[in-house]
Amino acid sequence: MKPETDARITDTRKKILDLAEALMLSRGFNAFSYQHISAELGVRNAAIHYHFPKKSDLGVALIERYCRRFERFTQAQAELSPGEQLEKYFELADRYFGQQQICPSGILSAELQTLPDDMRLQTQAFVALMRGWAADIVRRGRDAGVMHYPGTAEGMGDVVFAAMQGALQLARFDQQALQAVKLQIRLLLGCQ
Amino acid sequence: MKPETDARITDTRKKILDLAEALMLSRGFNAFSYQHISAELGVRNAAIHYHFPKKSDLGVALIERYCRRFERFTQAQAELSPGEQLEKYFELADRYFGQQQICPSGILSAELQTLPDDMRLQTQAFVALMRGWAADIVRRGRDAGVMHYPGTAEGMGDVVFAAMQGALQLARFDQQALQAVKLQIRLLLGCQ
DNA sequence: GACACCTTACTGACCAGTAAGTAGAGTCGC
DNA sequence: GCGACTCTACTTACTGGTCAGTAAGGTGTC
Repeated sequence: MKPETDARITDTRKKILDLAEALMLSRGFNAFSYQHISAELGVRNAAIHYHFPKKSDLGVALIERYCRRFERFTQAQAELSPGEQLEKYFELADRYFGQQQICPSGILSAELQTLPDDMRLQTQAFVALMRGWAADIVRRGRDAGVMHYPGTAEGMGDVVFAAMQGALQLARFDQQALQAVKLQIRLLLGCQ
Repeated sequence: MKPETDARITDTRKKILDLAEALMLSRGFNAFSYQHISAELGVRNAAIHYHFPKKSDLGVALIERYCRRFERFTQAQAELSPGEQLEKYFELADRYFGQQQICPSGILSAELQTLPDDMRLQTQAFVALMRGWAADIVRRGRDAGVMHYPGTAEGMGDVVFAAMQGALQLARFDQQALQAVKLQIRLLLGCQ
C-alpha cells in the first residue's frame, strides 16, 4: 500500500524537471528539446516521454513546481520586515543572474504566443503570484512607514516586478545593470 | 546609370523585413520560420534565402534597421522637452502593445543564449542605444528641474527602461499593467 | 503476474540551407 | 535595331538534420 503522501517523485522525474528548468531559464522553452535532457541524463528520449508524454506536460509541471516553490518561499519569509523581504526578492534575482538565467516569468511571457494553452494558463497564475507578492511587500512597507512612494502599492509593485524582470534581461549585456536597478529601487522606495 | 543613392531596396526585401519583424516581436526569433514569411508573401522559401541567405542575416538586418529607425526617432524628438520625450518613449511601448507585441530588446535578450554571434553583437548595440536614451531623458529632466529622483541618471534610466520592457511582457497577461507602470514612472519622476 | 520504468525502433512534420535552372529587363557592341 | 551577354529576382527540387511523439517489447520488483 502506498503511503498517503503520494508525493513520492522518482529520481529520474526530478532530474528531468531540474534539467528542464535550467534549460528553460537559459535557452527558453521552445529552444530546448527532449534530446538535450536525455543526453545529459544518460537515458533515451522515450524515457522522458514516459514521465511527460507531451512537452507541454513537462512545461506545466515546471511552472506548477515554481508556484509551489514560490509559495513556500513567501511563507518562509512571512515574518521578515518588508525591507528584508525586498532583499530576499533581490537575492532570488541574484541567484538567477549567477547562473546566466533570467526569471521564469520573463522567458515565459516573451514566448507566450507560442506556448500551448495549458502552459499559458499556468504561467498566468504564476505571474499573478509574483506580482501579488511585490505589491504586498511595498504595501506593507508603506504601512510600516519604512517605504515611501507616490501612487498605489499595486502600481509600485508592478514597477518593482517589471523592472527586476527587465533588469535580469539587461544584465545579459551588462553585468552591472542588475546591481544598478536594485540600488535604484531601494532609493526610490526610500529604504536604506 | 544608377542614381548615386544605392539605397534602393526591392519591394520583396522590404516586405520580408516587415513580416519578419512582426513575427519576431510576437513569436520570437527562434519561433518563426521562412515558411511563415514565404506563405504570407506568396513566394517560395528560396526567394527569402536569396535576399537573406542565412536566417541570422535576416536577424542582423532586422536589428540594424531598428538601430537606424531608433536613431532617426530620437533625432526627431531632440527638440522636445524631457517630459514630452518620456511620453514619446511611452507611445512607442503603446504601439507595440496594440499589436500584441513586446519590445525588440525584450525578446532578443530573452532568447540571447540561442542567437548566433552576429545577432548577439547587434542586439548589444541596440540595447545600448535604448538604455542611453532613457538615461538621457531623465538626466535632462533633472537638469531642467522637471524630474526629481534619487541616485544617478543612469540608474534611473535603467529602471525606466527595464520597467517598460518588463511591463510590455506583463501586459500580455493584464491589459492594465502597461498603463499602471507608465503612471507609476511618471509619479516616481515627479512629472505630472 | 501486475506494475513501474525503462528500451529499441520508428513515423511524419518541419526546419535551414543549397544547387541548378529560368524569365525578364537592361546593357553593350556593331 | 538586333543578337549576345549579364544581372536580378526568383523558381523547382532536393538534402540532411532535428523535432515531438508513438508502439511494442524487455526487465526487475513487489
